[in-house]
Amino acid sequence: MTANITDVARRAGVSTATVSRVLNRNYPVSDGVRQRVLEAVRDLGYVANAHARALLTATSGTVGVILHDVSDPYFGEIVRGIQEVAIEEDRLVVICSSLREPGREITYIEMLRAQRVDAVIMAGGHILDDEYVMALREQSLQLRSQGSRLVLCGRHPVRADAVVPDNTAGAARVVRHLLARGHRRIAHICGPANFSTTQDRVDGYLGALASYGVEPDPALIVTGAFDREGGYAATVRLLEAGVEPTAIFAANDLAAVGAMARLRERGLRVPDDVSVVGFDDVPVARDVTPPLTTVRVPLAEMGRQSMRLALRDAGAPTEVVRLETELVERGSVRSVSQEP
Amino acid sequence: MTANITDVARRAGVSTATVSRVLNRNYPVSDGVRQRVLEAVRDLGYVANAHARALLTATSGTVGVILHDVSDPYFGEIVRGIQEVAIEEDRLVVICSSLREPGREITYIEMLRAQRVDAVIMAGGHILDDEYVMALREQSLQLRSQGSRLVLCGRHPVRADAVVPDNTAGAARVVRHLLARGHRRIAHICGPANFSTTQDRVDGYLGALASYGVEPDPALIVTGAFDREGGYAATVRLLEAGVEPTAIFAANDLAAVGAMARLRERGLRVPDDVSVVGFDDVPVARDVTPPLTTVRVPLAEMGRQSMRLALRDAGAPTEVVRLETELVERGSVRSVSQEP
DNA sequence: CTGAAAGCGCTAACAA
DNA sequence: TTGTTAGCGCTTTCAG
Repeated sequence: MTANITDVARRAGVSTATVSRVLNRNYPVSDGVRQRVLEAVRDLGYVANAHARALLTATSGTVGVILHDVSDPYFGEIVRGIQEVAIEEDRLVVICSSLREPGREITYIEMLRAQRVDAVIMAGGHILDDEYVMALREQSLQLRSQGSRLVLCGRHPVRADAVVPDNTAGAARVVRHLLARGHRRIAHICGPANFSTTQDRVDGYLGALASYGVEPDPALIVTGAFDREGGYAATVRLLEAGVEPTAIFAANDLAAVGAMARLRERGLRVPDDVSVVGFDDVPVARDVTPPLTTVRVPLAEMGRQSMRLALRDAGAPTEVVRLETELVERGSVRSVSQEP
Repeated sequence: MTANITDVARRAGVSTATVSRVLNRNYPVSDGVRQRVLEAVRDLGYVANAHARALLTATSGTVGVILHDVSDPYFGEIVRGIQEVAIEEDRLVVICSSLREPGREITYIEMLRAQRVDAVIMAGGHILDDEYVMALREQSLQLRSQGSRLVLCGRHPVRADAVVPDNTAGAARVVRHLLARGHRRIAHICGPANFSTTQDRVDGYLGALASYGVEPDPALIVTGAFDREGGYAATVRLLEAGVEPTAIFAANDLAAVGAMARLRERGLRVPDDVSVVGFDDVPVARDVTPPLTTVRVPLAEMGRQSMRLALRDAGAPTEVVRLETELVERGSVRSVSQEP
């Protein structure tokens, strides 16, 4: 059905080796023969079978990416960076959505190992679970022994190449920003429990509070999710609990947007009644009203760097790239006068 | 380096055929032998080489997706739908970002053909260019003869499977919404010239105007792009031209958001001074202030349906799925009284 | 129920 | 400069 190299060889009246040489243009071939081969290729619409080639060369020119959900702008930006490098380096990218199921992540690594991908990039935070981390370590080792590698983008629970933003410092930075403006009752809508990113940002929150000598109030910490719904629902609970925060630090921008939506529904103005800050600086942050003060995480750059790590030689030593975050002040924070 | 089936066979003391049978569990194998094989597999961390398998079976279990840019929520939503079905059907998805370069799209199809993907899904609009369309037709044919297929998601310039929303009707619908509210000077920020989606939506705009007997004013149509910057820049020009529209219909939501940003900068209130409507109903639409009135395009559903078409048997006849769009009224449109 | 062997499509020695 | 040939790792007859 599909033309193969033998068909092309026959049509051009040459051997398959010659066809291969013309196509890979890494060997001298006479002009006349080259023309005939190229013509046969065109006539037959021939495209060399990448699997046969991968079988010989033991490399696929493909990189696998495992993430939670492409429609989340956090991952969308990371993937954009990855694709930029993929184009430059002429690689194919297989994207796998785990939908936050740790089991599926491991299954995907195995599928990607079967594909003999040049590397696997795992983006986003991970579940804080011993069994899961052990499985991950095991897979990382297997990838290495295949001449491939695991690159962690945004987390770093096992020894592997990694690109990590400083979540904790970023969180501390934005919470201190709030504290410096007089806020003391700062609520935190955190991500799902047992998530590394959740933990990192909670740590930053707690650290900032401590540095100002503010006692954390458990009632001010509510578990949400890294999406709009989660932020919304958490804010519903926060408001019902009557804890009256003067500011809310959401685990990420989407949750902050959800929080703002709920605040608005309840007639609370941002930032006049409640200040709100997010994390990540995804595109939506500057288009909500008021524009969201947040922490910029260089997502596309994380993607680019991950891809660069992924594409190094199999022998290259493990490397960890740490990226700075940056406070971006917009309009969702107001100063409050401190009461005694 | 990497363990292969022979290593497993040797370790389990059986033949490679038996290992294959255990792994594919489609043949009777005695329990004792199965145990030994499974154990060897585990010990060696063996994962069958997908390329060797693909070479035999001539199918890869992989679907290719070509789109403009993953970080654009339009594509993010489509891919989400695609991935949902990919998980259900246990397929891998290769995502290729063309960055709107038609040449790269064709190159990608060839790379995907080389991978013997089960199907190629091309998402988003296409360039209105004869040469390009011919190349596409050629590739579609080649895919067919490989037992694969081309699925078009959001466009339909060549005979192939397709999932298409009614862009023209949707555009007409939202512009009539504006007309019904008394607007007569309705600007249109359109997408890049020679883009099918641009054309479709302009057609709808013009059709709606005609149905109300309103003469289109060329000065009210400005070329932008399908992103925030494009909407912003187009609005700068629109405002400088002094054409004073009472409403703006942007080619998509991102452009609408850019338009709103510029309007705000110039002290123009939405919708009090100018009404704004978008297209697509991507997540950001409901989070801007005021929330954007727009046309909902069932993006995730388009992705799902595309994947369903993609996964049918090679013999299945070409099918075109048409999807309805829907006006979603939010807060960015105000009625105006008509002056004589 | 299990093994031997052919061959999928290609590339890379090795010859000529 | 070109052809011949031996596999890459796997599945699948065909025997046993």
